[in-house]
Amino acid sequence: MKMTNFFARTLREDPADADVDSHRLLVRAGYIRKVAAGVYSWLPLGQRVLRKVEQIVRDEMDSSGAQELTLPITQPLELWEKSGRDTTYGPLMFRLQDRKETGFCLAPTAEEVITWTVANELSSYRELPVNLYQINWKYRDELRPRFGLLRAREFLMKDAYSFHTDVEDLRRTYKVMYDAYHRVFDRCGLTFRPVEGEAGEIGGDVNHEFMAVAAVGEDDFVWCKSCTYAANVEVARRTIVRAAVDAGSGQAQPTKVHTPAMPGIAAVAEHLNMTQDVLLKSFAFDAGGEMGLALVPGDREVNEFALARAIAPKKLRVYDETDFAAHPELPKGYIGPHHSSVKIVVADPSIRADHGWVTGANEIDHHTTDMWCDRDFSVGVWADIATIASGDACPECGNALSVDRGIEVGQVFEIGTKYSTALGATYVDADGQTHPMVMGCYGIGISRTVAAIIEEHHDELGIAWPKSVAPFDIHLLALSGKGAAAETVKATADALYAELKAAGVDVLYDDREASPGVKFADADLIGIPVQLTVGAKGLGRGIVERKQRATGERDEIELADVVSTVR
RNA sequence: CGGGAAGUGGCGCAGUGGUAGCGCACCCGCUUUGGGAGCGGGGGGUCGGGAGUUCAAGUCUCCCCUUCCCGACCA
Repeated sequence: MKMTNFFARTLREDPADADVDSHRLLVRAGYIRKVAAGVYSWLPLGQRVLRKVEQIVRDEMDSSGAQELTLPITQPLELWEKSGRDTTYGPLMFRLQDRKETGFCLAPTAEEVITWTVANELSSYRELPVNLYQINWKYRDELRPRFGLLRAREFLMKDAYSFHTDVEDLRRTYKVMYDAYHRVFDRCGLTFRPVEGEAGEIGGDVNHEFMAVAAVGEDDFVWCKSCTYAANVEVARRTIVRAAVDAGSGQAQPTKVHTPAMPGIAAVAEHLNMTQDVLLKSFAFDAGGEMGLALVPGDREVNEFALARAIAPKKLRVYDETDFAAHPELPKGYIGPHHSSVKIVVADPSIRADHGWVTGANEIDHHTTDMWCDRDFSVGVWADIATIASGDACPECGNALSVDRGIEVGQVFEIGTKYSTALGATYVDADGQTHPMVMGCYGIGISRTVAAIIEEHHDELGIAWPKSVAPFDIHLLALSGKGAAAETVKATADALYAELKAAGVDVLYDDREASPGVKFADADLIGIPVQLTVGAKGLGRGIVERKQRATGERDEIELADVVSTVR
């Protein structure tokens, strides 16, 4: 492709509304343009990268036995009413009506449609398992789209759905998909970790999230430096190393101390000259109408996902200002676990420790020291509800855990029978009995992956694509100028371009009448892996210069050997 | 939805009540050509929208819309 004909314009300055590197560079280098918040046009450069990633995914899906199809983006709300997700997804769905006022939505995902489709086509155990996928646009009206392609409202997703007679069979496909995902993200050049994840709105039990390691990621995950344990912080566990000691009567008795205007952990710890981890944080919540307290050490936060699981099926609602106003007997900032109104006490196992705790005294401006678990307050539910910190002990091997940030680029779920039951996807077994199909689902954010790749592969000059996903293989720069050699340089570059194309090499040819500096800067910004420079300087010696974008490494190639060398 | 910031030419910005500007980009000419060239000329803007105040509004007031950042929420 000649740049004089190519629909692409680079920007000399960073766009004002792009903060993260991937967004900034995609716009500056001419890959995408914003049309609305979280909605983008993919210009030809971007389209090429999108197709590359898409093709890697398609390749791995096909070779894993999945079959591609295309499901509608416009979906009848009726199907969503059957699964109950029209209400649970709520305003996250873009909704519309046809002229007869029938309700539709733009697909945020496709469990309902695929399950309905399979229900109508298959009915025997002989026809299972089956694994179907599509690569199609998804729509979610996020409260806050941000970070360019990383959280868009319109995004390209590969979604696969498998149907089985039983969980054992599902597990086999799950593993096949899990392995395929490793290959996909390896081929995309990403540093990633599969971690245990929360099921979210899709439902189901077992699931893994594939996290591309990146500082701008929106998810924290923990991973063990010594073994394979890795999990989203929402579901992460740890081993408590502190030994429990029975308080008995030999330990100091609770003592009320005056802590004026110190509702915070930090201030109290400083006032009493203690470390924050010996203070007890009492976190008030409502569990289906009953007042509850969650207890974690003062240097930790409450993992609300874990707390919600611990009190299930009761519904968790964290206390807000309205609740505290309605319960004046609960002095915010001075709450202790021995409060008479509290019906449910959930504590992290680390609370059963070898020391007494400093807790709120349930009285404004007062705390109590030497509060021993089981002696001075009791716990109803033990659960891992404290957030994990770097250095905590791995639940599998006991060695140190690390907490990092990641971009969730893929997820694999075991769904079970939620949708097959709701939408009538059943099969008849060998004995003539009817059962709901057991389902799995597997997603990859294609457009998000494009952004994640840039987050990992860029420098101060621009993007540095891995070869596998680059929009072109070679960026050919002709530095013809208007000197004595101008005609020769131009003719040589033209000929080289034609030869490379004929040899099947995807070339972006900078044939513009621009100064060398402009061409070099644009080439580095756009980020094609190999730059070939044809100039009077090198041509005088019969060579073409080659630069590897990612490493900056340069070498020279004899003009006659260019095609055979770079092919 | 709470908190903060911002909407002026394609992009980045200046402009506190009185003739809409600058840099880049774009077009023409000449010069230049190995890391974002120089000079000269030129085109392009309902100043986010609507109401209002005023002799006069990009600028002041009110309402609305949009965008970005933090939070809540979420693949």
